[in-house]
Amino acid sequence: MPRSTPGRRPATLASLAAELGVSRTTVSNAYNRPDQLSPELRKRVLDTARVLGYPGPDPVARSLRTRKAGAVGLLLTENLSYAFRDPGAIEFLEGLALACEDAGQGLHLVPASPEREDVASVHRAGVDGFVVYSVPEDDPHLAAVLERPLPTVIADQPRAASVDHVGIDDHAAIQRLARHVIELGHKHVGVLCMRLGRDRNDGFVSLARQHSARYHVQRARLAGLRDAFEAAGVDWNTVAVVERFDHSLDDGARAAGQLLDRDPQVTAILCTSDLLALGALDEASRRGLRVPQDLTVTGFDGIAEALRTELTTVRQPVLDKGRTAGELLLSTKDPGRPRSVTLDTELITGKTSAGPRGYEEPWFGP
Amino acid sequence: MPRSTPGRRPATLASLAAELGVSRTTVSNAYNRPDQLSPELRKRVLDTARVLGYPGPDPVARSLRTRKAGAVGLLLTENLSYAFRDPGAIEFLEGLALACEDAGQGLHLVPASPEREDVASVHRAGVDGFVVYSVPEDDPHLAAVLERPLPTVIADQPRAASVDHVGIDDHAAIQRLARHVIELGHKHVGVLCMRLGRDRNDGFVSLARQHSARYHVQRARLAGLRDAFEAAGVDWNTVAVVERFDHSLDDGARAAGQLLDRDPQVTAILCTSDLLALGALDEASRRGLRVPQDLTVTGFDGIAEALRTELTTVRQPVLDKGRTAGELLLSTKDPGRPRSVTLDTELITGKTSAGPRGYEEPWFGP
DNA sequence: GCAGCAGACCGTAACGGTTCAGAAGCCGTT
DNA sequence: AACGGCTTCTGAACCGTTACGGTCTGCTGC
Repeated sequence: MPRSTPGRRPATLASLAAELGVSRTTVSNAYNRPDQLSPELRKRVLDTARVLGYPGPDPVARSLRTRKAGAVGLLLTENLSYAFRDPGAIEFLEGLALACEDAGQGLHLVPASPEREDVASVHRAGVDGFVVYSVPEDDPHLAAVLERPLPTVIADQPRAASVDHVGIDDHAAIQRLARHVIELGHKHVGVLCMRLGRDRNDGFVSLARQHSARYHVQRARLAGLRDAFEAAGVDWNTVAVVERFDHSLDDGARAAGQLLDRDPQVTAILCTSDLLALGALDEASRRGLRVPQDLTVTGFDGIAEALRTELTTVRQPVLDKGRTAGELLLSTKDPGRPRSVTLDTELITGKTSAGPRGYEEPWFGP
Repeated sequence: MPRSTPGRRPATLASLAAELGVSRTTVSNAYNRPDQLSPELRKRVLDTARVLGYPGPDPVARSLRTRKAGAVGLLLTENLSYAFRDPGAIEFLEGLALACEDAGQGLHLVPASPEREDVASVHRAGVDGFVVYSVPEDDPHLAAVLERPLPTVIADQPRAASVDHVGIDDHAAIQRLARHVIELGHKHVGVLCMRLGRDRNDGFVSLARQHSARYHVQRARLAGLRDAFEAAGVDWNTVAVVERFDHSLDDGARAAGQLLDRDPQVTAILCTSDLLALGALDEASRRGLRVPQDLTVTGFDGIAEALRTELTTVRQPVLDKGRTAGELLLSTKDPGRPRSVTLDTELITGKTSAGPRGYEEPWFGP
């Protein structure tokens, strides 16, 4: 570990050049363009560098000059560590990391806790572009990202004009799921959804709040459910929607409990995420409700745990989404018109959905 | 989104200063030291910046001057996306992310796939320090990190002199677990371990390979097992050790199968990770072996899934490890003697360990 | 004997900021 | 009138590198 000689200023390209009696250009070339100088001189440069403890060109100075940071910024606007709690976020991260890796780019996670609205971290990030994942439309960090003159890709939400976008058709996907539930015969249902705004509201959601939700994805999914059920003759005003700020199994369970307490006759609980649905399953079993005989539960996302549980849900290609976001960003050349990629989803009919009590198909045993 | 006026060069601090007829210093102060200029002038600066589309001081140029990048580098030396597959790695990342967030620092994931030995990504990373997580001792990326004149913290492995370190006492921890298994009466055991070097070797491991393992953690755990069993009169030469390059449930299952095929009489399988142990459980059930009656299985790490399964294992505070690594790094001031933090572990006696067939404690029913 | 050319190396000008030691102006004090 | 102190703003140095457009040397070919 040849750290620079203590007591002396650390070596720079210039000091190394001076020591060698060559120009800075030559030293630079020794590192970056071996073909631009003779092998002998190059070896002499590199050897002397070792002796002097010169660690090679400073990355920051190089970035300034070349206008390339070699890294992609990721904005999540949650406690940064949230990214590592949520299965969907992890998979997205993985996809994005794959894309970055392929391109030899680093992935710079920007600290952006929702509490202290410290936008400085966005300003301070030395990156070549941003990926924004699932932030509310009125997020100040998002605004800060958009102010920077860098290519940006937004995943999921919010849909902003003039910025590249990758996501799914949430409205259509959940509508398909809703129709499946409707066809099973369910008329009296309840809904569990994720946070609709930056303010905490753990409880029932008014129609107004549904409409003014700051998260496009949640808004679209609720609207999809509403459209499907109203088309089936269900008055959406009568459908209880319970919101949870935090996204965890326990919160799903608690939300389901809240719903079942107020509206015990529901025969199906539709959740806008798998995690909430898995929590609802826990709560159901705690109450002695059999799924799907006594209660139908559906999710959204298709996380591994949900597929293992055979939850009825919508699978979306989260990994692809992350990778596509990265590829989109890294392939940005000229600022043409913003691109938008919509990925496919798949309805997964698992074992947590069936007709409501009294509506079962007749049983013709062997 | 006031991007800079097209057709003109993007605004800089200098051009903004010229436009305003003030010095660059003043513009800089407007952003960084509001108390250094009159509120009116500051407002004028900021307003004009908005009009001109000046996005604020360039982060890279600032970093060059201040010699602070505002980010911590993380070296994993796996496909970058590996970090998001392994539960332990995720938890470590979460802890590290928490520490970074508290300090307002970004987290820069360095792409370092083991295949292409492209050390450039390490040289190119504009960061204030590195955290190195679980890489082999002979990794070229590690060497590249150590060559950079930056504070560095190594987590788990390798133990390198002169660099800060955080980890656990793997040797002692697994020894305690081994003694638990020994006390249950097991004499005929097998071992599953993770990769021992950068070369793939999916199969049985020679003693020589055990000794020359390039992963300190695995080497220490194997040594701990060896010492415990030899102390109990078991000849370590007779103990089959199966290695797996990839770290997944399936690989654990396959490794267990390989072990059971060759050595069907083993009464216990000790694994150096929970993931391998969980895989072994799968394989046992596939073979109709009841755990723990027919087979004892133990793990190491204490990941959530293992605790849920009530696996007998060693719990280590992975999240704390990540956080400690970050705190250590970010608190580095002067390069005193290298610090080393050893975290506590806990033996968890789950439901996957019991005495071997014929050695059960006598049963005195109620 | 000289034009032409390739290879090897170099000088200068950015890149976009921050910082520090003052200067200018203004006010109140002695 | 001289002085000190305060606020506000400035000039110049510096951070470490790479891009650009050269120059210089020596050799080939005729």
